[in-house]
Amino acid sequence: MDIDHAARCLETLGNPTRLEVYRLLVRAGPEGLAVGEIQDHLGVPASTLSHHISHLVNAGLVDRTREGRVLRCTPNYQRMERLLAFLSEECCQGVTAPPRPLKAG
Amino acid sequence: MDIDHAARCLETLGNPTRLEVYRLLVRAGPEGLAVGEIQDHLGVPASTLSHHISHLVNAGLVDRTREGRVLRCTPNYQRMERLLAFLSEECCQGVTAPPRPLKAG
DNA sequence: GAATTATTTCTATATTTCTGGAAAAATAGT
DNA sequence: ACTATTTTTCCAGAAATATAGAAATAATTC
Repeated sequence: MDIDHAARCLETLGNPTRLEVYRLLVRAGPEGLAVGEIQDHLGVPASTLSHHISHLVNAGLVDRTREGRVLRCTPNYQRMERLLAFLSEECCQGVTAPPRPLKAG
Repeated sequence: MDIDHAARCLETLGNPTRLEVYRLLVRAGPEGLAVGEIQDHLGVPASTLSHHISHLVNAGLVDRTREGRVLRCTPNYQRMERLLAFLSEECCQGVTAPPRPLKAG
């Protein structure tokens, strides 16, 4: 994951509604939730919710598959793990990779 | 860290310029960097950069202290760690951060 | 205390994002 | 084909964000 993709994921999760959607999906377990179920939980109008979900899908953080009339959403754990790995490696005190000395001389 | 504060931190880091600033500060080491040094590295106009840094400071992700004429910026690791803890605990599968194999290197 | 340096704040504009109603699309059942 | 259900797409207005020049503020030096 490069810095631009990380920024895109962070920006996506930076919206309170979207972060709640994502957390809800994680809590829902492996089967995830249908869009309508998310709507029932959060009480957001359908079109607004759809936009937010699309945003999450575009960032790769959520997968959305059709099951009959219903669209089921599941969190993409791998993407989230890679995002956390990026932040740990690049944006934390030398946990793993020691930070390259910058402008050293 | 509650979900709203997490969203605020994520939104702050979701801007490419701000994420670069933050990463730059982490890489710079414990002393951090002066605003002017960040400007030299990123080539962003002063007022624009100032706004972004203020945003990071307001979110608690960066500390900014005056040293004479210079304002020195340092990353707030604790805040970042708490953000990562929130994401691991609330937005990941039961497991927290998976042990990264570091590419067998 | 004027000049210099470093940075912020003011101000304005451009752009993006958010929001949600209405219409459309996809699916299923009758 | 018609109807109901589910969700998206279209559209538009409102709100927020990004950008950056100019003026102002803070600290140092001469």
